[in-house]
Amino acid sequence: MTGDGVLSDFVDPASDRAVYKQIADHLRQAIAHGRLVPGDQLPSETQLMAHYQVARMTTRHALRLLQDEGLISAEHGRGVYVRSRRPVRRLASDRFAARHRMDGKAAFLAEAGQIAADAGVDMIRISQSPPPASIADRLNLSDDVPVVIRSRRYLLDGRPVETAVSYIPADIAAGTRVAESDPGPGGIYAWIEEQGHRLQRFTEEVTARMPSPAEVRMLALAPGVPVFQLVRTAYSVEGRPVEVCDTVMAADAYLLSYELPAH
Amino acid sequence: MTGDGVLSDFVDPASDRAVYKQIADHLRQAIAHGRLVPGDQLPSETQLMAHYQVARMTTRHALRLLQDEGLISAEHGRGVYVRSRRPVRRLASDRFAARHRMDGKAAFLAEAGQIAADAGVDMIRISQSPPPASIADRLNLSDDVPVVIRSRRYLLDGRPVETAVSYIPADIAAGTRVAESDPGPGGIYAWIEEQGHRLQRFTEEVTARMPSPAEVRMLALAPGVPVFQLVRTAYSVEGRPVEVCDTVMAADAYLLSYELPAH
DNA sequence: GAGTGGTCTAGACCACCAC
DNA sequence: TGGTGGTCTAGACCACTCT
Repeated sequence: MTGDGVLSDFVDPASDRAVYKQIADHLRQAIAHGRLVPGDQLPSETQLMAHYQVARMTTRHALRLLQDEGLISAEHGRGVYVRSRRPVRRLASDRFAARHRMDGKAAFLAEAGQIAADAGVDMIRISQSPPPASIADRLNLSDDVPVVIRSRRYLLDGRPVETAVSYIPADIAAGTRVAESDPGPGGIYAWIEEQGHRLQRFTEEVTARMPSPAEVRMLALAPGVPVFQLVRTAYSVEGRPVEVCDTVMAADAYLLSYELPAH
Repeated sequence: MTGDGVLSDFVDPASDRAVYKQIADHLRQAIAHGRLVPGDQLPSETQLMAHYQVARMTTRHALRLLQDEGLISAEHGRGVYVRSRRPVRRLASDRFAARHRMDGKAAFLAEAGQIAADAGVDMIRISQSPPPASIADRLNLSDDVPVVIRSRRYLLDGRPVETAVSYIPADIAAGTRVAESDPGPGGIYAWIEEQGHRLQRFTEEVTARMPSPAEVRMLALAPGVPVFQLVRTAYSVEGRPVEVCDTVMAADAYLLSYELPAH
């Protein structure tokens, strides 16, 4: 339904609060109170203009505000809709535990199989060149030493949700499978261990920010959706960093879950 | 400096790409390439109008785009400036390790002391009422059982960076100090342990999203800055959840760091 | 074709800041 | 006082979607 009793109030043009903010407040409350639920269509700009007796730019300004908050999404030619908070993909901190490498699946596919029918990888690209300085730091390498770079994109139910770029020192990648699209059962980590490098631990550094235009394209992000940037470093039992993985994830698709000891 | 050689290019009104997006692209590149560095003032709207021969709303639209990406911030009456990516506060996953509870400081203050001269807490409020359903779930309680609720806000160098709300079952809070502003040396966890509840582990669930208007106020957030929401549950050695802490953090001020075993 | 959102113009007045 | 960004108007034309 498109706003029957949704727009009960009117705005006060004399108020200190800008008119477009008042309109946004009304709509935000309608969503918060459940008068508008995910999937519902909001009143059209024309209807909002008529109801609030304002110019079109004022209604657009209000809608833009809600879009930036991630509450609604505008669809050209169709209307403006309340965003559905899609079920998130839960990333548990034990997802790289060795037991998950045993069953022949890479971490993403193993987890994804539990919640989505269709999970996949595309845009796999493999190259060899010196890494960015921040990555070289983490690998304890000088940034003029070439490393193997594997980048790819992960899909869930056909929707892109994550891009990942792995950096692997050349001597560790010296086998063969890294140059292939499919590193084989168990993913990169299983493959690295098969080469005789026992993994001991990972560190993950998590930040959140708004996406660049390129990331918006790659992840098909709606306005108002931030991204997680997660940089994971894998260490061998000798304490040597053997891989750095730089991933960018659509934040509306993920919940990161960590387990911390108290001792 | 306000844009000497910054605006070398012109826009193509016949292009498929909207004019305001082209202007945003130019400015974004100027920032990416270091022609504009954090703190620099962008050309004013008037200058942009003259340079690109467009209406004011078009320049504003372009600037709004960059603001939503978190790249710039507009200051009323002063100008538009490139945002400085402030040094982040690093949250290590061992910040709740027992050794940190021994030295008489709560986790936030203990960590903050290492990177900031001035760290503090304000807006402390303590009440007792039934928790939200999602919290009751995590505490294994029915949501009509009252719990002790401690909410507060953390400041770094005078700037608010985090709000936190702790929910503690009434029988565990049955001591005295929880009702006071200061839970005492070591913070809430030290206090809970002094009551005889040994802590074993924590779980942290991390999501990221755009802030609500209330959160924008509480954290003095600039446009284009997302928030982390981190819900931490503390478990005693008996496996009982003894506290849930729901925190919202300015994402531009934090880097979350976790350590994961590979076994 | 009718209705929707997307872009853009050319003005206006206001609030804030620095000089 | 002059320049800055913030709000708002009243139009215009376009692109997309659905029927």
